[in-house]
Amino acid sequence: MPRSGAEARRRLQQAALELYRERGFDRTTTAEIAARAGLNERTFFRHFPDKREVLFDGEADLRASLVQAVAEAPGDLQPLDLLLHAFRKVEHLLEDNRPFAEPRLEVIAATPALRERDLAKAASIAEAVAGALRQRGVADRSARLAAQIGWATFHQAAQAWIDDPSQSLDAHLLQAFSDLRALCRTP
Amino acid sequence: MPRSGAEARRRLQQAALELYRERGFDRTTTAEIAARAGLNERTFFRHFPDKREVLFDGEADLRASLVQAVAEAPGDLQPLDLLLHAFRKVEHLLEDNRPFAEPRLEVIAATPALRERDLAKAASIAEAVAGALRQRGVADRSARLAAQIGWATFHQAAQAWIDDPSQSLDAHLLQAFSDLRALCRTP
DNA sequence: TCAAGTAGCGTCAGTCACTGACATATGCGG
DNA sequence: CCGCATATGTCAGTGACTGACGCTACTTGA
Repeated sequence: MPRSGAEARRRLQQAALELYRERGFDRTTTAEIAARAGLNERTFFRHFPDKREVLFDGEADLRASLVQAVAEAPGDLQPLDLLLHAFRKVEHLLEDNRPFAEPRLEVIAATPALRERDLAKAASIAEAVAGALRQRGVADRSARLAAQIGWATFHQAAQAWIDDPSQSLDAHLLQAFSDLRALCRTP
Repeated sequence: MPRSGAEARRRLQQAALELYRERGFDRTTTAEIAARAGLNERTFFRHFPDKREVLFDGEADLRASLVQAVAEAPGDLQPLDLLLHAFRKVEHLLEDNRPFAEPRLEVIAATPALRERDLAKAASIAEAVAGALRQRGVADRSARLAAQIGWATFHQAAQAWIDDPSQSLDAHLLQAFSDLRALCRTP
């Protein structure tokens, strides 16, 4: 068996995704994942802190890119426009990854335990974005609220993009932010 | 030991909250919770499906009350005003229960595993609220977006209420929705 | 009042996620 | 070829959670 480390990590992720799809998350043991990857159960837990985390690896990249995009955005934007600008800068991370991410999203949607983790990751990203907003002088509560609202809108756009691939993610994103503005408008 | 069932359930919740605060969630075993409640570990799992759920009992009530409040709100309100109206109708569920709600929210905020469950409950409630909005004729995407945004705002108000009890939850709620309006305003 | 049914509980054995301690193997620079 | 760091294997253990079975208190109906 290769001794690379990063290679083993990739094999574990692949084996886990396969088994979660074949038998379901609950009927898959960590020992089985490790076995399919040609490794030991103990090694699985050296690469991933728990059975769920094996499917959540790109999250750190997305968060870092978003934080950077917020930090580097033009200075004259107000929070929600700033967030829209930042989301448009990172949407390629999703669009480039679509064929690989689709089975993963299916498994997550079908497994409560994985959906919980997914929500936690989303909250973590929103928190990081709020921090980036604060760095730009946005007041604490406004920053938290804007980050959560912005992420919810982004998430809505991503979901619409999965359901309807005929339009680009960018188009869905603009549509979602337009919906958001319309919601907040007081007639 | 009393044989009531509902009484045992309450003792388990109380014991769990106390122990999670004293030792932390991770250093508390389900056997300890049961022992403090004068019960057996097996009985704990007859009342609650897992170690986290013992702190999430009122969620079903809150969800049902929110859905009802949305359904019964005046007919001429915009989605966000409608949600604010509904939240004000159910905030007494938190204010009346503050001695239990406050330490509970503190423990949840301090424990990643409980935060995950909290986020899952929030998503479930938001989904139900979105359904109630749809029943009132709000378009599907707007309903989902409004429910998530509204809940995020409500949650922010509840957090502020915990951090600063000098003002009522209602005041914090109005403040949070005012912040939301300000965020969406385009100058 | 008592027999029978039922709901809540206890006990036991077992699976599986996860962890610490220690041993072993692999690939590196010297 | 030799130490050394890193990746992995082995073992024993804890604790969450489950199924099966038996016990006990409370209720119900004759």
